[in-house]
Amino acid sequence: MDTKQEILNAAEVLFARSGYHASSMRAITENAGVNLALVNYHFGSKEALLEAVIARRLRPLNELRLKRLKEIRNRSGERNMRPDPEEILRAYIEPIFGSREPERGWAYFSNLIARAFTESDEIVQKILLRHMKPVNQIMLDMLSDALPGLSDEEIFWRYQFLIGAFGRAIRLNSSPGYGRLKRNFETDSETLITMLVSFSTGGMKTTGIPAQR
Amino acid sequence: MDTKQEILNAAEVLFARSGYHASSMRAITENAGVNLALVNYHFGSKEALLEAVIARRLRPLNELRLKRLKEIRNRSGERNMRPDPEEILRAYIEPIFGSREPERGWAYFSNLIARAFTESDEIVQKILLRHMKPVNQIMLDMLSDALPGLSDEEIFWRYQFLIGAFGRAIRLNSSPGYGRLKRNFETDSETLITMLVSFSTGGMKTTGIPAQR
DNA sequence: GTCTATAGATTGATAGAC
DNA sequence: GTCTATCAATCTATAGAC
Repeated sequence: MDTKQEILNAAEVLFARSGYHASSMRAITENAGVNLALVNYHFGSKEALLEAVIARRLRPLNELRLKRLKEIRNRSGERNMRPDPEEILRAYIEPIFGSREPERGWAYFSNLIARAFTESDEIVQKILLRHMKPVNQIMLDMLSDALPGLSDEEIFWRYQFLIGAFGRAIRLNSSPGYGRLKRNFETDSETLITMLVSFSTGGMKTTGIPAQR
Repeated sequence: MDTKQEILNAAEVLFARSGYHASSMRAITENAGVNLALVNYHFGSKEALLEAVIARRLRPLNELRLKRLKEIRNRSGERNMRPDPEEILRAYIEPIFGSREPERGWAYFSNLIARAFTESDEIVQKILLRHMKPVNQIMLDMLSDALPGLSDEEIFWRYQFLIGAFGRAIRLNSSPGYGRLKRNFETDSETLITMLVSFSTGGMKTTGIPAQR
């Protein structure tokens, strides 16, 4: 009972820090303080363990994000207005940075999530993308609604740009390995989210698409 | 003589597609059509091979980027004006998307570069960062010059956001593995660069930093 | 320079005792 | 549920013949 959680915790840390392939089951079980064979007993395989690590946190997280996005959509619908891009972006990204009560594992997990979009490892990419897709789709649709006058192609690419910015922000914020890059800025999550939303909103609202298309 | 290049080409493709750890020397040499032992004969080790793959293309690429950045700085200096953020961003990113004469390997290599900033694999990160640092530093300084009134902390984070957007754009543009995400947009590199620069400029120039700092 | 053969280490997974 | 012991596969790297 406790063993499963210990394995999940240790795997979360190592996957986030060193990646899926570089984290051996021996390293995971050693850090968890349990026997090597117990991973296969409890989860079946290393890949299934990764799936469990992701699902454990991503399920409740995505429920919250979906709830907030739908609230925005309903509210703007009632008033017959377009949704505010900044609100959409905040609802999408804020929950990822962690809950109000900062849990020990969140920093590691948010780092792991940031891989969802950048990681080229096929296994990690496949599993993470499967869990992220519903939220991403709704957010993309809402952005399209919030920013009239942009072609689907432009909406799509601007969405990708901000996903890239989001991912990088999460990584830098949560990964100790990136410490060298962070200089001495001790930016707290609140401020970082605000800057990120501000930057992204500025990019999304840009009208200066040159005419060369 | 030819063997070294064949190994470099094959390694470039596999590293970009599947990552460093997931690409075994057996797979690399098989794709290159050469004997397994020749990697160590010509390069010394797998890590040295990665270094060679990166250095081969990044050296001339960074020379070009530095040249363009310094031109912008000199030009604005002569006229006693601040450099244009959009020009800076374009000089930084455009060369990465490939030369005028599209070489076969560029698509793969640009994908590999995109890992420089997102990859958590320590080996890849270390080597790529070492090659990127000089250009990044100059670009960061120039952005700081071009955008007065922003604190160092804000400049730093906006810079990080656009690095994330850049990386994602490169990955999506060059990686066949991301094909599922790209829908049916056949966006050419010229258009993509324009959209990316436009988005990033909009984000960098944003003034709407709330007062809660 | 290129090859075969193999060393030596590490990997994910499992059989079987307790 | 947890353990030891081990299998079979894979990995990087190297020794030595040609």
